[in-house]
Amino acid sequence: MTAISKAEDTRQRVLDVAARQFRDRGYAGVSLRDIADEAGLKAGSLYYHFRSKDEIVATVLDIGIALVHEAVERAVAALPQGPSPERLLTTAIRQHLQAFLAYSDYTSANVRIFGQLPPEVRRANLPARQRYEALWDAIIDRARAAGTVRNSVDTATFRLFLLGAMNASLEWFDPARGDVDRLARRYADLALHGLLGRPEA
Amino acid sequence: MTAISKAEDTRQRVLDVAARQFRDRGYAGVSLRDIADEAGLKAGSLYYHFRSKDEIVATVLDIGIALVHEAVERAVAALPQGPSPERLLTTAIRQHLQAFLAYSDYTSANVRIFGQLPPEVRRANLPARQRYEALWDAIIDRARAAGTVRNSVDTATFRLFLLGAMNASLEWFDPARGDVDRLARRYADLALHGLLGRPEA
DNA sequence: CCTACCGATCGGTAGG
DNA sequence: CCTACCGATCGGTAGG
Repeated sequence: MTAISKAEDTRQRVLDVAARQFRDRGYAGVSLRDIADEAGLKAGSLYYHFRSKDEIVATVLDIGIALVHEAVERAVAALPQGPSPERLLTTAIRQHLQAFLAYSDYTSANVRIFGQLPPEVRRANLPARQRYEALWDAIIDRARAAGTVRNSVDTATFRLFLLGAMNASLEWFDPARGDVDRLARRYADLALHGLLGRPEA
Repeated sequence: MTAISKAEDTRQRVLDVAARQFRDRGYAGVSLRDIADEAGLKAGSLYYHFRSKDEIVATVLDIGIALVHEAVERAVAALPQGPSPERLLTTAIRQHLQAFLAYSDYTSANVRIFGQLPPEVRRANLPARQRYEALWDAIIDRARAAGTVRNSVDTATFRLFLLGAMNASLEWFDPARGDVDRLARRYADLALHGLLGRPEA
């Protein structure tokens, strides 16, 4: 049984509220009074839990990456030895989409506002971003090592293409109405075989 | 010779400055004083050219879509009759990326801040967005009609996948250092044939 | 297109 | 965790 202190509980509630508000109105569009109101405390009291607005947003950004990183890493590690490139990449794509959409307040806050943050705050989130990119590069290179991958496109370009396509789904896909697993199968099919399948020559 | 009035010139300069600032700091992160300072006039004077902050941002959003729409539509119309699906889609992809990256202040302002705008402002930009999506759906369906397209993924899903991947390039691709045409060839190759090429069965 | 200003709101702090 | 407040800044307007 985990003992959850009142302060911990409040802190989590503040972060949940902050993530959703930052996603919806941007970094500068959310005041500490907005967050405090919805989280049920007074604006000045936020400083009992956080040192500044920047610390709140930095925490939201890191959580958004960490949840997805862990989900993808765990699912890939649980695969039987020597998976086909298809199986490996399809698993990673499904896990990324499932986690991304499940924690969409945090993940889409990250995707949406990262580019418009003060440089110091952006810098604080960079290591987590780079570790996640490295995880994907390792997965792609592992698929490549199986030998059936066409070699025309380098790892970084494929990773940027694929993560860009997946992250954009935050802007239109509603997990409450759509089937995440079906979306994952379609996106994996497109990433692996494209619209046409076999190249012309 | 086009006569450009002083007021028109100032208006254009204000929009250029506003687009870049909105892209970098978000909608609420940019004050009218910030824009006026960099455009070389006083904050109150902006109201000689625009009725409100919302009118400025709405104009920036519409320009971002219109420039890309026209470029893609024109290039596709200029194609010889009966182009192959490869040629048709590769042309559209190249034009989208070239225009998107050439006008990146406007286009990335649009991509980045759309989701965090007040609902009225978002609504004003919706028709332009939907017309552009319809243009892409028509292009994809035309490629499909040639008969060599696999039918496993529907038009809307492919369009969302592809536009998501392309638009994300705004966050990392620097046209001053990279080769847009090479990026376009790689993205077209991935969209058409995927990482593996031929499907397994 | 500028000057001078309005009421409202901002992030943050002192003191409890 | 609250009350009460600080100086700074916000979008917008009147009058020129």
